[in-house]
Amino acid sequence: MSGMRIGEVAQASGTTAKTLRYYEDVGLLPDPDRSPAGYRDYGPEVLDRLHFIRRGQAAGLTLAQIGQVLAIRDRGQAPCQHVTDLLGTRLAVIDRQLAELAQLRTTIAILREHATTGDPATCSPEDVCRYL
Amino acid sequence: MSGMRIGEVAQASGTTAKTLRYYEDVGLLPDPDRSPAGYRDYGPEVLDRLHFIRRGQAAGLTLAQIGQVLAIRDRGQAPCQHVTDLLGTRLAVIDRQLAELAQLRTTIAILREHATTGDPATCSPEDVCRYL
DNA sequence: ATCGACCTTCCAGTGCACTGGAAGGTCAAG
DNA sequence: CTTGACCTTCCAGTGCACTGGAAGGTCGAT
Repeated sequence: MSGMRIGEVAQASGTTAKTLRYYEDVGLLPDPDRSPAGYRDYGPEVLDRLHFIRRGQAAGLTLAQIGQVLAIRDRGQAPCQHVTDLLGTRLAVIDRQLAELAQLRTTIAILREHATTGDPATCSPEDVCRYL
Repeated sequence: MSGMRIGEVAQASGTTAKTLRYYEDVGLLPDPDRSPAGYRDYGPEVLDRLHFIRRGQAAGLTLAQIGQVLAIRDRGQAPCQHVTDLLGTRLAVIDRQLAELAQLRTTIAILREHATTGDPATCSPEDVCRYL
């Protein structure tokens, strides 16, 4: 019983055939079975795996990090601790980015406020807009 | 009166001379004065600019985005309305990024919470560590 | 005078996550 | 039996933000 061809997997998972071959190259996907003609023949479990990869990416993990988690799982161990650590690190990074972005927002809002409240008449080329 | 050499700026700003030349190449830093021998001679304002760049990066902006904002800042002769529009656009983008980042943070926090509170005994490899 | 630390330019490479395209094989439909 | 969609491999390129290294110039100290 043959499974899915690469195009079907691509469509079902929302990626491309190119990407699937790439994932295989870099070890995120196991080498699939092949049809007699050499076509990749995927079992349904690949969709779970791709979903896992997508969730990891959505969480901002790199493919290398996702690969680590998958490798732990493939060795028959539960990667919970590893996942917890990775997510904790990501949280810290995101918190820092949030703080920086908020500060940047404030800075730009102030600049814009100045540009807005400046009397257009006094907004001479060399002057008012200068203090952006 | 000579200012800072590239190495001093690098040290003071926490980057490298390579990076400063790169920023100059891509237009984030203006061409600095040169000593008679051709050495870059930076005024103190470059540190402000580099700080701005670093903050923008920490907030997850690309150098291209940071460059846009800096270009607005540099265009003292730009009409106020134009400046306001551009800053408003950038504010909207930042607000969107802020919202996305906050959403991501929530998602990851929940994922991590699940991974943390999960009973390791029930976290079997077959589950693909369902937390992610 | 020469040493070593610094500077210059220019070109090339890195890592990530793909993406494009050539050259060719396979397969069901008309 | 040809057409066209799909598949294969392999090599090369993209965009971002640097980073490395060669080849050579400059400068202060010994």
